[in-house]
Amino acid sequence: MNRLLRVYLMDQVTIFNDYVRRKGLKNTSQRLTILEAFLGSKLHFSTEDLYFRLRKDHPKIGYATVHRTLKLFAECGIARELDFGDGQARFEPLNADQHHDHLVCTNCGLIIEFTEPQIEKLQEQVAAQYNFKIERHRHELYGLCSKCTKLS
Amino acid sequence: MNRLLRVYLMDQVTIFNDYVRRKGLKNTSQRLTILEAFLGSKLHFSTEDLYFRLRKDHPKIGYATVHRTLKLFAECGIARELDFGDGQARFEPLNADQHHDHLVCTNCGLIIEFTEPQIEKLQEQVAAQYNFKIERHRHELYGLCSKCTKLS
DNA sequence: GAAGAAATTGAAAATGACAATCAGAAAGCT
DNA sequence: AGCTTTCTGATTGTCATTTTCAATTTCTTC
Repeated sequence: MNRLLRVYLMDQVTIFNDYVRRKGLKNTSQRLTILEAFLGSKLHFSTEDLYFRLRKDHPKIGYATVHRTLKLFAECGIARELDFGDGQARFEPLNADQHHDHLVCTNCGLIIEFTEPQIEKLQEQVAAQYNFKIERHRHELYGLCSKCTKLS
Repeated sequence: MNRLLRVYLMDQVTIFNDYVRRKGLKNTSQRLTILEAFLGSKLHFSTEDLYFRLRKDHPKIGYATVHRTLKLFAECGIARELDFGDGQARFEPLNADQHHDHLVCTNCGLIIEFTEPQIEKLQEQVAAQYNFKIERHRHELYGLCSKCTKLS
């Protein structure tokens, strides 16, 4: 693990620990296990994905606990909950300084991340017009990826 | 009803009728009733909303029929299906020439529509970078409306 | 380090939106 | 009108998610 990654991970862990302390919650071995697996995850996984991945090494951890813990991560800001309209909630590790949105291929399920600061800026302008205070947003482009465009 | 509105409604009805004919479906009194109620709707209603509204004058129309018919409207392009993450699908009448996205107040539920051609354009540019072909998109800004900002 | 209060866990059951089923009714072609 | 196909609506099924609750674990306080 390189230094940058270590710092990045420490941040997430610290945020979580602070949140747990502040809310009077408890630090359990399950939460630590799930946190580690979460931080080591590919992006855009569902509760089920993580649950089955954990089952290999930690067969005692229940689905409900994984689910509750992911919700907790979202609450304390280290996870973002995604919904690509396929009836399954997805999550991704989140760090404050880089925001991105998604392109979703409706044929093969490929997910591409994109960043476009100008769009973010225009969003803010739109919100300002209505005296609206943005807390979060969702911006997803659905369609065909380059591979699937060729095939069809 | 003014002339413009009449023309607009006629368009929606015509699109639906053409779709029904093309697909070998049938024109039933229930579908007509639901279509009328749909076109006369405020925006962003759920299946349940429309079902209960219809029940007053048409107590025989079942929930499943309302649900299937709204899906049909979405299929033929006169409705857009929305999902604001509250676990209920919503619908709005749609006409081809004006696209809009939404601001959603997480406190009072207020929904504001907005149009920002520049964002649409930037979206297209992003997609082009990845040789991605956009079929549809979802862009929602969640936060506090001006009223709720003052109260909190 | 033990005791007690409070939170957590995990299996199971509940919930809730949506989708599927199916027998009877209606539509629309000939 | 007769016949085939689709539609309707009450009910049931499905599936992700949420809740329940008794047993367990954590963490503070002595």
